[in-house]
Amino acid sequence: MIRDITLDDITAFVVVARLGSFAMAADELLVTQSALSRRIKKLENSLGAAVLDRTTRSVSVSTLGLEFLPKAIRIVEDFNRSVDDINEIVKVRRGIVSFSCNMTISDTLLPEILEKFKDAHPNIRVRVHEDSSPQALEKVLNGQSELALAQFGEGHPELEFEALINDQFVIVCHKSHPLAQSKSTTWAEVQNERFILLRTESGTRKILQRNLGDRYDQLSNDLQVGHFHSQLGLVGRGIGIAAIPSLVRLSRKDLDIATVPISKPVVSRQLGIVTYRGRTLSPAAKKLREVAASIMSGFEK
Amino acid sequence: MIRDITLDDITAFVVVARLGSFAMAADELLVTQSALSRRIKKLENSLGAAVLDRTTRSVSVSTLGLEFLPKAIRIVEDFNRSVDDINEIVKVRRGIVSFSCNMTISDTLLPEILEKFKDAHPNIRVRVHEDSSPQALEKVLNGQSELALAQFGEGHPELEFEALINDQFVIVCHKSHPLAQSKSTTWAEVQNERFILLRTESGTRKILQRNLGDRYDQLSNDLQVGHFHSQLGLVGRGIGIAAIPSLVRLSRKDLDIATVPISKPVVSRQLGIVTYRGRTLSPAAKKLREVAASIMSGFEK
DNA sequence: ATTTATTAATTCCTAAAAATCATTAATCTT
DNA sequence: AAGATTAATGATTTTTAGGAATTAATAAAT
Repeated sequence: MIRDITLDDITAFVVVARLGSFAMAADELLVTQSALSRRIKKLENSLGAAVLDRTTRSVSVSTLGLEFLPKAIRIVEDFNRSVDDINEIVKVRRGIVSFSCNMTISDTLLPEILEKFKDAHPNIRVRVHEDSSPQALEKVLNGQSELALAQFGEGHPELEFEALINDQFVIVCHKSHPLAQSKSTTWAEVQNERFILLRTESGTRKILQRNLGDRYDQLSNDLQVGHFHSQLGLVGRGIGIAAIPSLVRLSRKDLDIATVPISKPVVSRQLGIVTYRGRTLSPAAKKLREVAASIMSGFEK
Repeated sequence: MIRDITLDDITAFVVVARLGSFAMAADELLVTQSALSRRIKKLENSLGAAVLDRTTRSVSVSTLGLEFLPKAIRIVEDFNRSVDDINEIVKVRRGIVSFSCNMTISDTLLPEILEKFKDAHPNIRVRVHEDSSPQALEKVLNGQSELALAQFGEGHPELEFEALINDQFVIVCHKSHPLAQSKSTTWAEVQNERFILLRTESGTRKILQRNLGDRYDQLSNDLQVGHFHSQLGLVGRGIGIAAIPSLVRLSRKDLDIATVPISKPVVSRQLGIVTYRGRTLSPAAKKLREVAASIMSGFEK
């Protein structure tokens, strides 16, 4: 008794049992009656006993068949339901996507990303983790997030990064500040301004440090805050100026702040999408990635 | 996306997911690694997305695969359990058999039949319906009983009858009765004896009536009882004699009763196994039938 | 850095399984 | 008794699955 019973065989039995006819069942199953006849024969052969009693004129379920039928129905239905479920997920009509997002993006582009994604896939549950970029990368590594919208930094060999935003540092100052009139400036020009800096641990600050070298050490260092928000708040009150990635500016449109490009050198950070190398994204995550990519790459200034 | 997913495909996925290796899974599934590789590919093709992430060196379950895996495991396990269950039934190691048995047989041969059957198939549940023969046939017709050990009588076109016992009518009388010494007798010889008869409705009485014709009407008719048991009881007390099928005699071995064959004519009834024509018996019923047949056909006198 | 070993994928080929078409056998209906 | 209907069967074709050998990729060892 080798178990070469297939789902088709069981389905055949279920349908014949329901319709009480090989011909009708064959019709429903889109096979010929002879093929169906053989399928049932094979099934019975494998089981070792008849499940259908048939004359040349009629079909009925045998006692053993009555025992098997509910099990058979359950198998077939469970199978179909499971495959349907997976198909719903594949077609991004059901499912869940879990991803990380760094502060800047969650403050600025995330609403648009979520809105567009939800419009296209209203039944997908979305779980956003608002993390710092290193935390975001960590969550991708340990599987808590399928992807991250973040800064890659030194990255990680297991992770893959698609850069989408080249986020240049700009100077922000109060509109009344002399600099506010300038079309652009340089690090040399602003070196005597009162700078509001982020704390030393901050990844963003490290970028400045690495890119400015000596010039960095000459920036005023008497006002340190923890977040871009605080920086902007202080700048908005004219307490000082700050160097921030230009994307950050979007998070506080309410303030009387001017934005001035700065060069020599141009400093920038890369924002983009981080995924686990070689791990296939869920269909929902794939879609989210597309949406995020289109919005992030479409972002100007 | 035609749904040509087979159980083998799903099983393949489950095993690869568990072992994390195509080669090892192929080993367990007794196929080559290349065959397995194709099965997974086919499954993924049908589902429309990858369930396994693989490099040439390692395998892991994708996010979608994680979603599918528990369903897949359930499908495979449920299938195996169901087929195992049916196989237990086919092998008569589990199951139930429901059958009818007329009074005579339940009084005489049934214990032996049940004992032998239970010895061979201790885990099969047995449900005996003790019916009159016509009731027994009715239960086979309406499916309450898979078979009947009974007298077929006029029978029924939907039913099938295998005659096993040719149960001849004999005269029973008290051991002190003159007839008790005879090796045999005839209906003519006993026609003036005091007969204890069954009630007119009785099927057994009808057999006598049909076979004896005129002679029947001349039998004394002043003592009618409902059951063979009562007949034997009265005969055991010397109150009269009776004509009973010889099998019935076995049910009361305690009484001082002599049995005398009677001829001219020999009257007999056929006892045997009744089944529904064209309906396959359950494996347990098939076995019970065998046991009953061997005991019934082995019955002497 | 180069070699070796390991692993999944692929190619080519063969074997087995399943399907179809046409026909047959049985039996129900008229 | 004839015709219609239904499941089974035989012969053939089509499809699918499987195996052996090879390839491609990459991790481990030297």
